[in-house]
Amino acid sequence: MAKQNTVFKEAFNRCLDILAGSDTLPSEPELGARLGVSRTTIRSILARLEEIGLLTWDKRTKVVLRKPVPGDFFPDDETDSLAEIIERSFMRRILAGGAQPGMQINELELARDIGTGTTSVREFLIRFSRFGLIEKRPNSHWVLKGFTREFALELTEVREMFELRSAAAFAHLPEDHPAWQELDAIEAVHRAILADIDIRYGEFSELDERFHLLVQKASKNRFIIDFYDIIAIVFHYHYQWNKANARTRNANALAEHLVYIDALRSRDPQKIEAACRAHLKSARETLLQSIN
Amino acid sequence: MAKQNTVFKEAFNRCLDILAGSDTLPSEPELGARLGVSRTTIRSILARLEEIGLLTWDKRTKVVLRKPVPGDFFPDDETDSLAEIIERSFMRRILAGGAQPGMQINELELARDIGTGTTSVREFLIRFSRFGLIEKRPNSHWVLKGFTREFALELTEVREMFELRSAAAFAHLPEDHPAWQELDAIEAVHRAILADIDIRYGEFSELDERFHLLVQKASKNRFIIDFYDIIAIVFHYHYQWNKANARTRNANALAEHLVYIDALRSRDPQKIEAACRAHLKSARETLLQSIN
DNA sequence: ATTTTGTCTTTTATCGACAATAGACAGATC
DNA sequence: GATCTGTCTATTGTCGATAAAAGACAAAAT
Repeated sequence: MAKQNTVFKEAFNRCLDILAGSDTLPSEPELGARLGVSRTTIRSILARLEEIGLLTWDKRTKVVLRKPVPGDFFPDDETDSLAEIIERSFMRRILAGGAQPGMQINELELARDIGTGTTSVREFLIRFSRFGLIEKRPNSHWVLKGFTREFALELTEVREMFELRSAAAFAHLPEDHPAWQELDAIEAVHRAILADIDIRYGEFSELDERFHLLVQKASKNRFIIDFYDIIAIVFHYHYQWNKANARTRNANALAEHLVYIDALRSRDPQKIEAACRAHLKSARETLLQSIN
Repeated sequence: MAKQNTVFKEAFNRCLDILAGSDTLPSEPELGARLGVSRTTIRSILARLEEIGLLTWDKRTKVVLRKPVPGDFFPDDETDSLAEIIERSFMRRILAGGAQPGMQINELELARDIGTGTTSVREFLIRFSRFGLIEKRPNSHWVLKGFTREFALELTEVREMFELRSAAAFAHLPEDHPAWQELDAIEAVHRAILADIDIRYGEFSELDERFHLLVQKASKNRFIIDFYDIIAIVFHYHYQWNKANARTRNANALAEHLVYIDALRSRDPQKIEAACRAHLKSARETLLQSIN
């Protein structure tokens, strides 16, 4: 098959959620805007909703016939885009499975392993190469440089440079900049998780990304903001496969974030720098510990 | 056709240069190492050399029959890899041709324009996207963000951060590190070009890249070094299509480099920082002038 | 005992094809 | 007059196929 209809399936599932809370559905363009897909996809969704008896659809009238049941949803593993599947498989191989630095990466083998065409794997590797973990030998294979101590140190060196600058810039955002509200919202989630840390510590990973990305955005520099992708992906998989002491680690990081947030609000450069440095230092140590 | 044999043609041309200065050719593996290609390609080259009567080839004996003439070489436009062709076409479109920021980029149209398949264009765009000049809308087109003033400012901001750090690190390289010799060699070329500036000012572009890359390498950080690719490509095309006052600009930059080199050799952090800042400042201004 | 060559297999780079998805436009509906 | 729908076209994402190039291995030559 040429293309998996994962966009359709994923949007369909989200549409079931909308449908669950309403007796009727809005116009095609509005649905499209809400789900972030084109009208073509919306019409496929509506057609299927009608087909499985969830909806009567005639032009503008879209009447919900019954609430969706679990069986109406497409299974989760059919809604992931190919790029996501490839990324996960690949990261599992190189982060979780003990892949040696210097190892050759074979496009064809990877593709067969994942059950996909070579083109998609190739494009993934090209995209992924900017993370500095692999390198191409032209007309030949890719080389795995590995998730090594050096990698982590180089990564965090740049991260610290960038984040210190972004944090300093944050203090100069105008009073009415939406970032301040977002900061309030993020703080609230921090407190909520901390209050219920034994249960909710797993939510930290996502919150961490949200917070740091907000800070980096204050730099208004695309290179600094884009670089955060690398941090995010490394930490994302790092959290996912390295759960030792997760509760304690995350509780500490949450506390550090709160100090950091407080410093940002104070707009005091010294206070910001100190809080930022302190947090980045412990983040680096956490990362390094997971390597050796 | 599935693949152009540009590797063969390009290596063949370089082999003619080797052949011009010798009566015989070395072993296949050695030739391969010298030209940076596999033995398979070497054997194709040898076969063709024999075919056009430049060589008798029987196992180890490879006797040159005559000197190559211009007609023996493959034409230049057949030796560029597809990736190079695509890059040039694309850069001409967006830097030379007045492409508007926000413009959509169409893979199919680009491919037809360049006379190539869509896959290659696609892969190029993915690779190129890390330069921050284009952005992908998933399942839809690419958007040209444009070579704008903001782009130049964001680029130079990071460049300055990185280069100041690299320059500082340079001072700490051990006495016997090869970088010091390379620095001497680079300085010598500077002086040679300056002594003959009216004729040789065009050689500055390449030298500039060589010098700054050497400095960045002192950081020993792959992200810093890789970032220099972006600088290099931007300045490369910038020099190529913006020749106004090139002689004066390059003469100034050469002089600044000499001060900078001298500072590096002194290992005095303050002197280094001052020289580095001064040069980066004027480099930034030069770049900005070419935009508005 | 290396190094070189002959032969064969594997892998990459590139193409064209096709389903999924986006998007354009005119006519219909509020 | 604005928004919505029906219909049609254009573009992207993915695949399998194929020539170019890399590379493995054993036999041959130094």
